Amino acid sequence: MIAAHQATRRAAPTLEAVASAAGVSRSTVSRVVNGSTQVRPDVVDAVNAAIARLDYVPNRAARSLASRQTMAIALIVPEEAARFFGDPFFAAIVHGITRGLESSDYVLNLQLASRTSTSPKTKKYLLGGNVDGAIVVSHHSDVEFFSELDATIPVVFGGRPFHPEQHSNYFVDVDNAAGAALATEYLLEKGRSRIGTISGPVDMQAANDRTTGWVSALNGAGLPADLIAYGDFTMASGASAMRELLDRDPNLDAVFVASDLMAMGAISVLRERGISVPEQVSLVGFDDSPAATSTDPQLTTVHQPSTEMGLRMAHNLLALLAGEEVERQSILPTRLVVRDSA
Amino acid sequence: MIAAHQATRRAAPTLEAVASAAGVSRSTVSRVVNGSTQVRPDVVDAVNAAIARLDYVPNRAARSLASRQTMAIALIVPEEAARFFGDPFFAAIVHGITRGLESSDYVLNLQLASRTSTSPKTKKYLLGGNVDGAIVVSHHSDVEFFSELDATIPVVFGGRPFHPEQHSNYFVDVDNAAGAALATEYLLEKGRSRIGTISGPVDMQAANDRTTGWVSALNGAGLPADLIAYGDFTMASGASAMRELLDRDPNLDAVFVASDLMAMGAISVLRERGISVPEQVSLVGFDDSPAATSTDPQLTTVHQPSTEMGLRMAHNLLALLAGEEVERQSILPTRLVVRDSA
DNA sequence: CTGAAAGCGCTTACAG
DNA sequence: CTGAAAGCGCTTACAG
Repeated sequence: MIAAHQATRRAAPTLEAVASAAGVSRSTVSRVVNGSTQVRPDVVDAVNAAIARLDYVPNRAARSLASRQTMAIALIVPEEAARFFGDPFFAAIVHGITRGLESSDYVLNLQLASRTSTSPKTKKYLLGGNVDGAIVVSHHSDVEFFSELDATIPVVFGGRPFHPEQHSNYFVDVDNAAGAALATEYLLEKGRSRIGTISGPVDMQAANDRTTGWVSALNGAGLPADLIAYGDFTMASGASAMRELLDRDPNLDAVFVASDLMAMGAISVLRERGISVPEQVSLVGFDDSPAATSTDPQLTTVHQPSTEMGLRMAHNLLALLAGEEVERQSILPTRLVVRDSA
Repeated sequence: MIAAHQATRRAAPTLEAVASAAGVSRSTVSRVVNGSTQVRPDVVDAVNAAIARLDYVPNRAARSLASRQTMAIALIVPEEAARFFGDPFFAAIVHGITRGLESSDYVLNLQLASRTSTSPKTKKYLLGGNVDGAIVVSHHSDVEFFSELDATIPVVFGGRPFHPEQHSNYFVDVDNAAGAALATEYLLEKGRSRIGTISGPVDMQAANDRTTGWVSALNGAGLPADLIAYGDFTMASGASAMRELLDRDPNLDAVFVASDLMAMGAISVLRERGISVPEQVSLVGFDDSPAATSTDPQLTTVHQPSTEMGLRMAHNLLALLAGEEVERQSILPTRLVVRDSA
């Protein structure tokens, strides 16, 4: 059986064909395709006309082979992020990355990596000269491999690295501590005095940084920062953390929750117990994800510019690949989005 | 400034190097690398030893150029799916796809496509011989382009196509109607007699199919299928659809909700109104996503084998690329997961 | 500003 | 079962 696509496939026009159609050499066509300024304007036009007429698309493989660039970038995503998170935040970052790359000639190769280790095949692929650079989304713990990768090709990470030895890496992040402080100070301004927090996993830098921000805001106000419970960024964990906080201090009047999803869980517990939000207990989340507007009351939360983070990651990698100087740490600002929960 | 990675980069060993190390010709090394059975076993061993010793990784560009295969597959994701859905279902499918491809030599190129149209650049890339095949996740409406693509290279779609003219496409889906019928029949068995449904957008085939299943189960029981409200698969839309249903018929005693997320919204409305679940109103969702276990009560829902769907999409495309015969429609089974909401 | 020529690292008939 | 040779479609010094 011959599939339809096989029957209709035609040989694509080559540089050679364009050259003879335009009456110039292949070198000249190549220069035009690559945007050289060293070609006479009328020749450029003639070549472009031929390209358009023949519907010429350069062969990437040939180009890569000759130029020794793959024109490919690896997008390395920890499997968990893709799988369990199914996270709007992550989705927005990827969206930003693709947008940041779309004006370039680079193509994005998706690589899921398990959190604890990277497969030998993936390692070989990444280290074997198959991509010109890489973007690593989210935290990761296969430190040795990523260090090796970073020493081989330009790599931009999403999120401040957890391990101090990686602090020389290029990364894009948000100022988590500042965002958390912002949220906590807002609660303080609203007259709240017994402010707890629901934090994320201690092995995630972002979670720690948010806790730090909460602590510093409380300390700045001369208040103790002792009411902390831990979740894992899921709704269910937010609910049980909220129960714990309530049991530990019934006088609690506000909570800074380190993610919107956990805040959703917390709100449901508050409602269960007949505690009104924001009257009795005010709540501020973190992310400003779609979840923030699907709760009742809607969440006051710290906005992360997730798409912009992806864009910046792409831009920084592109700059690195172009040999330009790039700031190692790109810290994007957060802002408080006031809705109804505080 | 010379970046670290530039300083340490070394020329990768070539086929040539392996050949001379093993004392054979390049042809022979190529055969071994490509798993030919026409090479003497001891020669195979010698070559593999040289490959291991030199840490040889074939150059993809050269291989592509010579073999006229790109060894790349496009993963085309409607932007909305990636962005708004941030959907665990989608995430699981992608996970399945990458797993299905990991034993192959194909690499996955991520392409976000807007729902209404595909950018000229993306079209050129996809049509221009840069990938050997494509996987299109989720529904899509740029029918003309996808038909053209399908006529050019092998394509596997996720989800039954909405447009009849695309019925010749290869696709992987779940039997949405059967799953919905399963859910509705379960509700019937539980003695429910006034069963409504919260459906998804009418321009999504999966939503329509689920409604069809609900209708047929009710009709099979001699019951009218007239209590239907529409959402868009988000939590908020599930909540308002639930309100609508309740307002239209206060005697309603069960609802088949076409997605877990909408079921979450429905549950919150039921709770708001003091209606107990499952005692007064039973609820069955669809997806069996993480959301299903984060509600209170936990959701009885129709399980979709999302990771398996991704795996199947990958396998089918691989088979197509290998020139094998593949069934055009792969319909995977659903099953009811009974928890607490019904 | 332009062209001829070499070369990028593989695969693949073709001989043997 | 193995090798010599041509060729895949580009880029890139090198001359001019």
